[in-house]
Amino acid sequence: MSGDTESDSFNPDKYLPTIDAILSVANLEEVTIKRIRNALQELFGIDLSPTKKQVNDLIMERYHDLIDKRAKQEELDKEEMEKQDALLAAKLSREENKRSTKRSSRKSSSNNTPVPAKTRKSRPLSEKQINNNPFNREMVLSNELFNVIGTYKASRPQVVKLLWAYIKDNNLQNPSDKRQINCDDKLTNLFKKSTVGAFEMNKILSKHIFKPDEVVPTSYDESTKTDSTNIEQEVEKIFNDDDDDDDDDESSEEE
DNA sequence: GTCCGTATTCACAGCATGCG
DNA sequence: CGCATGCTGTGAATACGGAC
Repeated sequence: MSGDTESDSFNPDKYLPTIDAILSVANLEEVTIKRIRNALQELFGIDLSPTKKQVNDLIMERYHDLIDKRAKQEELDKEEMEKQDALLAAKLSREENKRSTKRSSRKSSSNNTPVPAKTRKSRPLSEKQINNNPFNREMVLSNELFNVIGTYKASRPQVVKLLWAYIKDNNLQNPSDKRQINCDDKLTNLFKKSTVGAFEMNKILSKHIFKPDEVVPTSYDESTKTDSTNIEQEVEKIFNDDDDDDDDDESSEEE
């Protein structure tokens, strides 16, 4: 029969889902702690003034959590958009490369005869080649690939290494033929098929790996900076708003 | 005959597994 | 143990044609 107030035992778990629900639908630029607290009082039909501080702390905690989540989500969304841009840019670039390669090969075939492969001998790598080794170059990875190996940037060999690590970790190799990989959801999304051959994997991977130059640069840093500033301002606003409100609140409640 | 320019091809690292 | 398979970009080697 102690339903009127929470003065003796404050139970945060009781209010968490409701606070989260309110915050998730509320306009964070306008919402204040006081409003949320009032909403809780109405919803639960109780007076929270004896545990006001605890309730306020709880609301602030959930608010910060939500802000963090939203910031992270925005970051992910941005990255995804970048990935989509990268994919499109890469696709266009590929098509253009193909066209130019065809053009040059057609042109050359009429002028010069190719060097027979048998005449070549193995050559040691020059210092220049070692320094500019394209195999160690960091490439930009697609979103599907990111979902599997958890990174957006890696050299091609690293990607293969990480992918095999993932396959082994999740025991996705076909026991009867270890060159066959049974795709889970993530790999199915990546390879667009339920099973894939180990060698075929590399072929498909090329569609998910892009040169950094192929990625269209965006004003990512600047916008991120703005976002974090906005978040801080929002928190500050709520605090200030709440302080003012609380003073009023306090006096009005005391009355 | 020699030199230069152009076109073409190869080797390189890295990863995995199976087969000869 | 070495090769096969698949992919990647760059630099070097090679071969040929044309100009002088």
